[in-house]
Amino acid sequence: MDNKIITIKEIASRLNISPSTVSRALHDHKSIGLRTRTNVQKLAKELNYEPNQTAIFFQQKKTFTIGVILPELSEAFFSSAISGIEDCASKNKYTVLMGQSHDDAEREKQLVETMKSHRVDGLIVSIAKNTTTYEHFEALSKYDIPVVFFDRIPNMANIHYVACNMASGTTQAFNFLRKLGHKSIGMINGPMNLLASKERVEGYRNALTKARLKYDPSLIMSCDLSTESIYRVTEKLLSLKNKPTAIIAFNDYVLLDAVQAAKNLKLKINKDISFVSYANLPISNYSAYPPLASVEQFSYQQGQKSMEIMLDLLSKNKKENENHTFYKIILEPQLVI
Amino acid sequence: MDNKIITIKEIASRLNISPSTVSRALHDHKSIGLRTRTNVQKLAKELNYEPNQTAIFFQQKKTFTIGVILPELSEAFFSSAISGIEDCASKNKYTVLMGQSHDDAEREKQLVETMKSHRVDGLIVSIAKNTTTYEHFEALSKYDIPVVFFDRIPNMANIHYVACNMASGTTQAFNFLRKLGHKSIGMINGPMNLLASKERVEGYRNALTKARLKYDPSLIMSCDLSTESIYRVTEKLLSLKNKPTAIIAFNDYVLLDAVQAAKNLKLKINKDISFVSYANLPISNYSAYPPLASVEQFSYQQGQKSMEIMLDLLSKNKKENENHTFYKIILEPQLVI
DNA sequence: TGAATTTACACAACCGATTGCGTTGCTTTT
DNA sequence: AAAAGCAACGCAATCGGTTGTGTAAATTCA
Repeated sequence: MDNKIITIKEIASRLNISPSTVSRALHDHKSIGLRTRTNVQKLAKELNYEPNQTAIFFQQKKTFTIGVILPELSEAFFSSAISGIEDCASKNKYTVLMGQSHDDAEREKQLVETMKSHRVDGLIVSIAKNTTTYEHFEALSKYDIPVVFFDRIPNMANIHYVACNMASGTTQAFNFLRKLGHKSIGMINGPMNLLASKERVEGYRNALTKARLKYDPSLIMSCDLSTESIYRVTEKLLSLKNKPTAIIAFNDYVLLDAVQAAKNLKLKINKDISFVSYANLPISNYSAYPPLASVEQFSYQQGQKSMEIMLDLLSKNKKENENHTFYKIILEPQLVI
Repeated sequence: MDNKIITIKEIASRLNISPSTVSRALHDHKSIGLRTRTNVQKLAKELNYEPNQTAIFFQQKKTFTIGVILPELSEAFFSSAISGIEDCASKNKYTVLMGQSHDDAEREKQLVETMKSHRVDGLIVSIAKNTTTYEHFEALSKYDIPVVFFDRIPNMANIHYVACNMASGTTQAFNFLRKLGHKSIGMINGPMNLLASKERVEGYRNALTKARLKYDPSLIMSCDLSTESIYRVTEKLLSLKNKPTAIIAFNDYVLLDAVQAAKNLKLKINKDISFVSYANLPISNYSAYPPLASVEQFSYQQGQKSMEIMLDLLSKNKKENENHTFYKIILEPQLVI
């Protein structure tokens, strides 16, 4: 058994030439004669030579590895996004090093450290719910590690990011419901410290303005995404004087609980009360009371796009990246009925 | 700005000592005097020194990276499993390099190559549906890269693996239905080239034997997991002479389609026909017609356990691993009602 | 006090590949 | 025929750490 791992030196000594010649021969360097070149390549195949990537990583200061940090892999949105990232990465000979923050800012910080010490070439991040300081990300620029954010965008200047235009998606949802004849439309929103929540309100109000309708603030209620909170908010909405006949739910998880809450109130779904949601779940079509329509957020594409931006950033040299142009990609969501 | 990256040499020259001393001082080596040791450590903190892991990886031939290859990240089962893997890995200072085979054997092979060239310390794999040759895995032993399989286990001797005992789970499901009074119990099984399908049949027959019942082969039907195929099989089952009053579905995805097919036949769910399934989806409880019971497969735990085995393998040296003892961990599934 | 031991550090090789530069020997030019 | 050019390859440094061995000074022992 040729159990020994084959190195360039081994090939060199077998052919009585120098390692540098072997290296160049394997790279088809022009300064190497055809004879020795083919000899080297032939022997390399025979011995099943594989370059030691760790040595190359070290020498070239490049690992062809992209770090990905996101809150929860088991959430469909994120697993789909990382799927897009990985597909795009592997097509370009990059690999993905991944970590979950579990929505914990401290853990996120640690992960950034780990990724940095692993010398990833770049980082793609969807930040934790409670991340409020961003030094750990800023520090990366010192190491020339580009960062691309997606979906969960921090409140920082001069960053690259990919996100979905929730305002526009909400406007679409609102108009859709209006066309169906709904006059009073409620919204179960998420925590207001999320950009996505703010955008939803913005889209809601934009739609109102365009339709020259008055804004009733009591129709928009925030929840913390917990089941109890969703129940409470739903019941509150459905006991308003200006009772909504349709509700826009923050996402599909929220939708499921809201529907349940409505059913508890003896309301008939899609008759007394209709729902529209944002597509986080691939299987919401299977559920008992699917939403009338769903705002598709294209998680896979968001991941893919983030990776494409990353590749572009990596293909440029330092100076080009320092001219302070930043990618801000806004995907247009689509209302799926 | 101290933009320069701090190396051991830098620290050494600033203190007028040799790099080796710095290295040892940072590692609290006893042969270094207390004075210089504290000096070094203090300066290292000040300069914010961080060891270059790629250099260390190279030198130590260890990367603290585990490769994970699985079919589809967006399938809940796998995203949950990798979540378990990652959590366990990060607790032990390992990172996860991941890739999806998309159920393509060729791609899986490539991924193994990539992982190998990245010099992962170990590999955790759930194989693609159509993987039939295993040379790419066998080749890894030459490089002393341990492999642990989970859920989708190849038909190889002498491997480490973690899986769920589907036979036992099926027996549990069967007995549960029998106790409810069901006499004729059908099963929508998966493709028979999967071990998991075979085990389900085994569990089904075991239950029959114990109950001293006769085996009616027409009650077990395989499908290829496509929607059409599921519809076809369901309709066939429900038009049998010995018509089942309960059906065990291969998994929750299959269940959803089977329920739909039954409804199309104007059957009342949970009255004319009942279902039991295997838990792949966290949200099946939300669906319109949840199964009466579900065989929980503990995907997260399977991932976690795989990683634990990996850690154990890595903690041993070569010779210890060569004594040909192999982990075969069978998790007992649990019927959740 | 001289010898033996210990302390505290420096030197240098090494991991495996890449690359600038130098060195042969041969061919071409004028 | 001497100068210049070029083809083909070797030397040695380098990336940033780690580690075996060597060695001076300080300490202990007899």
